[in-house]
Amino acid sequence: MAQATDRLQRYLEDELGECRSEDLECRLDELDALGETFGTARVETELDVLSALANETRYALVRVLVAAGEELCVCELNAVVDVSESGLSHALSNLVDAGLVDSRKDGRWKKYRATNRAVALVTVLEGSVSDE
Amino acid sequence: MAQATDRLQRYLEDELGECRSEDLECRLDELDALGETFGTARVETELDVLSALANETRYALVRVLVAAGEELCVCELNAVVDVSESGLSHALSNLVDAGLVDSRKDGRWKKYRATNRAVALVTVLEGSVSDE
DNA sequence: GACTGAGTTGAGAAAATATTCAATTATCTA
DNA sequence: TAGATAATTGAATATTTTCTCAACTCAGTC
Repeated sequence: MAQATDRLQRYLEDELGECRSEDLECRLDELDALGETFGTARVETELDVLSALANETRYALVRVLVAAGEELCVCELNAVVDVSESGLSHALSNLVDAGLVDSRKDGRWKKYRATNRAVALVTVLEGSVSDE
Repeated sequence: MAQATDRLQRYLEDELGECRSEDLECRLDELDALGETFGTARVETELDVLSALANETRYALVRVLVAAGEELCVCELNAVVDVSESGLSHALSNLVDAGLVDSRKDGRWKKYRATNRAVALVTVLEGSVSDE
């Protein structure tokens, strides 16, 4: 750790021409401020959302539900992904927790639908990847 | 697999009142079409981007770089995350591969900057999580 | 040209995640 | 209410991912 701030001090010397210990303190504070929001509940949630999406099975489900634009039954989703019934159920539960899909029970069938959050993310991601 | 389409057939019977084998075929085709883009290079890339972001260390780096709005030196980023120098290097390399940061060598220092893709994704993600 | 410091790379251990099997709940129907 | 079907849950295994250590490259300096 001391090593690390030594290096930062040398860097600031290089950049500023000189580096008093208060310059170092100041930069460390600035860097701290940049990472400030990290560790908050909101950022935790953001990471949960990303983790939920970052999986082939779950991303396939989200994309299909977004493309469908309507609710689909578990038995329909089964035809879309290549996991066991149980695996599908785990995946959907994961997506519900992340607020990426909603579920509704209809008799003995259960239906899932993409949330606005899922639509927004898939849309931006597609846009961001297409222009490159 | 045959089990799965049996269930789908029963579901369609429930929904439509009846289900001839051509109705089943038709629904299977529709579902196939919804998942069609999956497996393409673009979707692969989207998954790579998500995987890169879905990690505490890497997401912290991206957020800091986006918040900074300018390039930061590795030795500065070291003060932000809690991994070894080597771990930081691996994380940054991962982010470069995913097109989330750019790097530039400046003498013996190396500087990283968030890409537009990173800015877009962090922005939407923050928006999507804040309104809930 | 050897030395020091900045950063990267590859390999292996450690930690986290995904998937399946078996058991279970809940709903419909006979 | 007994049986059959839709879907979920928990636990165990299998696979991925993350992180660190040690060795290395590259740039500047003595």
